[in-house]
Amino acid sequence: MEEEIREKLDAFIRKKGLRQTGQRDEIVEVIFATDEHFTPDELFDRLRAAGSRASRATVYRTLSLLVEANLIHEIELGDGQTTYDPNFVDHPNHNHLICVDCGKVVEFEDSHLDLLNDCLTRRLGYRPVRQSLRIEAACEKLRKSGTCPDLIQARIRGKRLPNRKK
Amino acid sequence: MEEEIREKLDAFIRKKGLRQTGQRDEIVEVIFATDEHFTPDELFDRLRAAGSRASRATVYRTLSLLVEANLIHEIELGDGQTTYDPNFVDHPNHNHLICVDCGKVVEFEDSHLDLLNDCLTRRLGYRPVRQSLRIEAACEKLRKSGTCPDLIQARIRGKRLPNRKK
DNA sequence: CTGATTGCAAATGCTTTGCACGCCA
DNA sequence: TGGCGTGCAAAGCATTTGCAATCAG
Repeated sequence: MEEEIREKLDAFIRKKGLRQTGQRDEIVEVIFATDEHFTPDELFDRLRAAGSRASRATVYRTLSLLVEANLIHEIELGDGQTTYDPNFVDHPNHNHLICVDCGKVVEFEDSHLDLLNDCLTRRLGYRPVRQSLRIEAACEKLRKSGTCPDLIQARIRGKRLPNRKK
Repeated sequence: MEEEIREKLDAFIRKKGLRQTGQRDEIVEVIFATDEHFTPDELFDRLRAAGSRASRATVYRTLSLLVEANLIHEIELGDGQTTYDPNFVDHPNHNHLICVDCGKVVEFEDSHLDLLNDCLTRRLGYRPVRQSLRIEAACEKLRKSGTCPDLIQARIRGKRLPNRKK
């Protein structure tokens, strides 16, 4: 998919009369190296780890660019930072389930849901642009067994849980 | 519904060993006087207009309280502020369609959608807690007639449009 | 009385911006 | 060369917090 990304980005840059720069290349490279969600801050850390010297300002500016180019989407996880999702190129209609116990985000797709969204939107007098079902749910595994590997991981990483501002 | 609100709030306050204060009364009063969404800032203005002297800090603290008491919900409109929705007491399962043209928020309910959410959540190994379908859509009226009363209103009020930070 | 609550101002944390310099086309 | 892009530090904003004074029960 790297191919498709590069192509779309180049087309966008050309169309807008922008320029290809080292920093932008590095940022795109790092973002699409995995299919993980990320916050600007996490991205910044990954960049440093990868040897890039791009500044925070450039990271923010490039993220806006990529959103505009439709290569990544903003998603709201309710933790006070914007999270970005790089998987919409491959899966344009995916949705998110957020675990209220550990903050894990599960992506899923469902054609019934897409169809229903479409119908509902039209019935209300609108034309579908983007839909996103966001489900908050509790981990069944945790409830039954009293533990869950995702929760343990989250604690190890000191991750901010959903709806926790601090 | 005022009745039900007061009751729930009183129960919550008692259970938590909190206190009933003038500021809290005023805030609850103003919030549930209409069924409109609001940002903390808008609420603050409405309070001032209603003669309340409650401070911003108290407004924020009370909002957290009401969320915890499940009397209002936070919703993300993607404009950089948290928006609060007071309609979940009456309509626990409603969803939001956000007009990308004018930022108008349309609430709707649908039992098929609720059922589908429930199934999807369980299939993924989770227990449903909260669901929210957030649809971004374009106004059909605007497209066909070139104008839309909601858009005009939004411009008059200088409202921040979706995905506009400033 | 005693601890919860408030207001104020200061602090926070994420994100944006002004500006001078550097670099792509 | 002409701007676009970048880094830095400063500014912006929404929100939270420390603290002393105040108030409810």
